[in-house]
Amino acid sequence: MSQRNMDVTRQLIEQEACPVSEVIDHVAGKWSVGVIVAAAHGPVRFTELERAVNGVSRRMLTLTLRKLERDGLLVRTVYPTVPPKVEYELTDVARELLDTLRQLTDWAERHRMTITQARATYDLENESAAG
Amino acid sequence: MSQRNMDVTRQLIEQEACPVSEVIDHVAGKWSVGVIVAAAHGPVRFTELERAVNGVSRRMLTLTLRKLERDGLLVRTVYPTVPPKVEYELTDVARELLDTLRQLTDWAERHRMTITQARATYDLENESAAG
DNA sequence: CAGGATCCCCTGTGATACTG
DNA sequence: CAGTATCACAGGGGATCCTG
Repeated sequence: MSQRNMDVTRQLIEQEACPVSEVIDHVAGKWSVGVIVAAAHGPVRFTELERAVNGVSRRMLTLTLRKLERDGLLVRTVYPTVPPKVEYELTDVARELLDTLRQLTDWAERHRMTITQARATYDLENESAAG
Repeated sequence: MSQRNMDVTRQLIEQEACPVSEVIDHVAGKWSVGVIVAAAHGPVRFTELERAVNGVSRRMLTLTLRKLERDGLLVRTVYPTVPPKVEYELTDVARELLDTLRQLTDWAERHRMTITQARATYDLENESAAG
């Protein structure tokens, strides 16, 4: 076994440094949720995702996709055509999450206004001390 | 209506700058999930949370609590005793999220190892090109 | 007990420009 | 089309020390 492999093995063991909060941070991160939900209906191309995930920049979409690929949540397939074509598809592990993430977005949409207002109220109370 | 109130109203309208992804980022953030789940069973004190949420620092716990309070997800009650006592309790809006968040943590725990391994594999493949 | 204040590094993020 | 490279800057996050 190579030194590199030993390092990786040790990482796996030591990786209580990958607690649940880390995992959640990845799958439920700002952009990840949108990407996963958008990729739910089947293989999706980069540009489709770019349009589907509201407000994401090219850069962040790329980074998010890489992260999700790394975590084994989606598979990236490159078609060596001209122009290039790349498709992203959820893995089974990711699919298990779909219901949960949809609940999350549903909740967020239901209470968006309430939260925005709560925030404004809070700011008003805590800023009025200084203003 | 005061100028300040008008400003706030305008903020509310303009606040498409508070899309769903922002809300999700708050409630499903790295520490938020742990805090919300830990506060599920009733009013919780600061130190209890500190112990319950694995790996969180004093600073981040404070910031997370403030953020959640600001969003109207939990209520902070200060008892003017010596030593001081502060309790945090979920609001109804937050309680609606509990099931979803629990599904999230369950999923994360179920697949923690799979993800860690996928990561190691990915790193090995993409690093071996350079190493 | 429950933070607040400060220092400081690192990552997240947008903007912009370039490429196979 | 699907990215990569670079810059620049705010915010995340740990460490440490201080307080009502």
